[in-house]
Amino acid sequence: MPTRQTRIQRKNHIAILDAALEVFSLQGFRGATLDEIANVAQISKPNILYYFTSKDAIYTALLTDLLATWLDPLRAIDPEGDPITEIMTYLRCKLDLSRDFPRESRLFANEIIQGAPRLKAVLETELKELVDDKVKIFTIWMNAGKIAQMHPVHLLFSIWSLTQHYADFDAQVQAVSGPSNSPHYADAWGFLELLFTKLLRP
Amino acid sequence: MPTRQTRIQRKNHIAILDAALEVFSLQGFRGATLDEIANVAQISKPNILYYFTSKDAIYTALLTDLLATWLDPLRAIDPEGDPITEIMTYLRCKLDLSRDFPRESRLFANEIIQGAPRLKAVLETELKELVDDKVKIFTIWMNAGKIAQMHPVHLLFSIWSLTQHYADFDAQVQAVSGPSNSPHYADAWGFLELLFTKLLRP
DNA sequence: CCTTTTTCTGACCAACTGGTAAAATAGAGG
DNA sequence: CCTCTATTTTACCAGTTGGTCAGAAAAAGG
Repeated sequence: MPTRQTRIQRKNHIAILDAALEVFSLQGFRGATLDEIANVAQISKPNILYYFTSKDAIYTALLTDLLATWLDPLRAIDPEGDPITEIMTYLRCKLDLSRDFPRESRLFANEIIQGAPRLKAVLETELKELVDDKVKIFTIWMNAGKIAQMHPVHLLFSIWSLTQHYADFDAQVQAVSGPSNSPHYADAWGFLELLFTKLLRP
Repeated sequence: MPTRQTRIQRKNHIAILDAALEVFSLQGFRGATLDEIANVAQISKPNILYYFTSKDAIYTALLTDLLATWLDPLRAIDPEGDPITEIMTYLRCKLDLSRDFPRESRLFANEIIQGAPRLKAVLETELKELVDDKVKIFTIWMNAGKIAQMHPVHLLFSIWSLTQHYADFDAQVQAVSGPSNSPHYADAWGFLELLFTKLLRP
């Protein structure tokens, strides 16, 4: 029974989750502290624990929210659509997510690097099923000669790694190619479009 | 004056750095604890601080060692060599590093995700110079029609992200495509070879 | 205005953190 | 065997950590 929340509850929930995202995405679960989250959120530590039962609960809430956003574009790949368009749209969508939600991307990256202790179960069921489903579609497209023949799972890996790289390794990207905000992403899109056009063409 | 180390010093240095790599690569700097490193290394905490002045010193030692190993293959790209062969060799080398030294890859990833607080300076000087140098070579190759025209910096990014992905996101790779050790890498190589062959061909 | 519920705070706690000091032990050289 | 140095341990410390609790302060409801 999720009773309607009050205005204050909504405001503080959002403030806490936003601050927690900031801190967790930079420090990982163990490296983050409630004190720092409290600082960023401008809410006292006991008050944070009034809204969430524990540090763990905040982290889990963030991860759960995140996973949906992350997988939706993959779900959207339509077996009836034009193969190249479908894949390029997914690619574009993932790159936009990296640009617009870099903290979410880093939070996810931190969790996976650390062995995905809290996500392993979901990845092995929900994500795996989804991937299996899309892999089947890719395979059909390949056999029909709509896209080039290749290992379909690694095609997915390549989309994930190439797009998330710009959010997760932003510090390196900026160190190498100068500190600007969006030009990277314009160039990145140009490059990725070329790459996948060549890769997918049968 | 680095005087010759005793047998015991060598042994303990190695044990400590190895344990620290294990822990830091999974938890990041802040998330790691000396107690856990001590546990893994089977050496008491004060004894660890007899060999290294601080937690920070261990971490910095690891990062410094790492950077050299990481950049050597990039340095090895030869402007006189055959363009496609040179790039494919670099790609292969980076993939092998991911397979053989996943902890080092994750340590680096953790540092960068956290904003590269201790590496930023080196990245902006040493790495940037090296990248600028290689970018020039790539550009010459492109203008000579030896490889296809593309954004040379993003070509490098793509090599880095595609290869490191298999080490850094191993938990996800295994969750999706089953827990085996090497088959992933054989498939990965097949896929990447195809991808870059198509991408680089003028 | 008063009551009831929600929100918030200050004081506190036990466990853990990185790090220190001194003394105990082990090794090497003679 | 003795001496000197290198190594290791025990006991400890001050600061931080996630979390609790009783009560204060606001809001909300009437």
